[in-house]
Amino acid sequence: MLKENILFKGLDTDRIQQIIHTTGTREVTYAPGEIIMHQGDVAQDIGIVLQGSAIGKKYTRAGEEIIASVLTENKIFGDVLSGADGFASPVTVQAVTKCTVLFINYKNLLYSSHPQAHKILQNMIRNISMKYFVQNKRMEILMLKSVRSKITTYLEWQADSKGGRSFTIDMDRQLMADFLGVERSALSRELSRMKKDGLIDYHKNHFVIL
Amino acid sequence: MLKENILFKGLDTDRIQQIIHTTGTREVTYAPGEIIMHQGDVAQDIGIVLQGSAIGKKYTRAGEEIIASVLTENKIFGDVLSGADGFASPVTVQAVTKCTVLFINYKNLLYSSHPQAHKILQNMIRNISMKYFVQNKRMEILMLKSVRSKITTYLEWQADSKGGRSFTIDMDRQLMADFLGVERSALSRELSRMKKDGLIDYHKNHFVIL
DNA sequence: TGTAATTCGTTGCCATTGCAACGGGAGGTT
DNA sequence: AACCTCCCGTTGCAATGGCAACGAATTACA
Repeated sequence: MLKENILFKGLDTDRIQQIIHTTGTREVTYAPGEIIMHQGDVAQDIGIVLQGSAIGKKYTRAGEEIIASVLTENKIFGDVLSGADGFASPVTVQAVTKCTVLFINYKNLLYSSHPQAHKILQNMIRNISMKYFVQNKRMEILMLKSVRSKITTYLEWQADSKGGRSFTIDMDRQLMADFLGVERSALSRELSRMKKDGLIDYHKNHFVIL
Repeated sequence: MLKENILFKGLDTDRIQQIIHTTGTREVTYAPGEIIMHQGDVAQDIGIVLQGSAIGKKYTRAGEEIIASVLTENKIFGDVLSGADGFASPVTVQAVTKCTVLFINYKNLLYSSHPQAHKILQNMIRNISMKYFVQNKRMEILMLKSVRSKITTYLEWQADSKGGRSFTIDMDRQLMADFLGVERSALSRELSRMKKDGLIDYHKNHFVIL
């Protein structure tokens, strides 16, 4: 399973085994609802979800909860945090189902003399960089002022990445509204206006750009 | 000078020389206004500004220009882009003054057998991760709905990172407004309201949280 | 020192959008 | 089938904030 993990891509099973055994990993199982990492923690470990699922959430100053990421099997977390070295975690990671996590110590990985560690660092750079760009795209959208421009930019982005003018997104209205930084009702209102204007067609989370 | 570069921190001059000579770097000088990298380019090189200064800018769908970063001496660019491997550059990099740039090929760096390359990758990870978090903080602010909450969150963040309730920021009003994703006039209006309400005091770009 | 240019604060106007409340429809459960 | 729950669309209201225009203040420059 780890062979498919974004962190170990390009390595064969033996090498992965080797690295896991020599860098001092640990495996922890959490009950549903249990906190895996607290907002504010300064972690040095990269976590890999082996079984179950978890979410990364964050609380604003106003106290409202925001779901920052959904961690399913074989997803990793804490990589950017470990990489930044000394930053406080902006999110709380909480088990949704019963959940087993493999922790790899980043420092040990860094100072291991494995020639394979190089490959892992490369994978880590690629992963963090890609996260950076996704965030960057979202920022570009959040900076826009009107709801319509946000929707347009978002939909064209989705069309580009899914390779067609007819596509299904993997968010419901509420998540989409959160992503665009607008009210759900305002989003619905503007979507129906755009449909009336003949710009788009949609049903639920399937969209067509006309 | 490169010893102080974020990419080479922790390495001594000899090692840096060695790496530069064996990984095939190239040095290019640009005239003021000349384009160093185009939006949409797929680059594999990390650029280091040796002399002069440049800016990274980006154009929205609406055609307005956004300054994404200011590149002074010894700053690097293209690191996230190289790291992501295959992504198109979201920004155009343009020389402001006459400008000399050292390009390092990322692939060569990856496949170099230098033990020092490891250290550079670590530095690169730290740099990209930190950029990620700064972006993350900005996103958190951009998602807020009222101008006042944006200002409050921003100022407390600055107070935290500068270690005091009285501090100077390195942006003028226009840049600050862009950063918060609001109109300059709306920002000024809300700032003066907050002063009247006794929450803050300020003059130009110096702020005090009361 | 005089002039130009840049930056910032202020204000009026009003479109946009947040907010709240409601209703309908789809899907799941007993 | 009846009921419940979740998700989405709709709408009225109020006000936030974008936009534009202007003036004051500070700086730059000659």
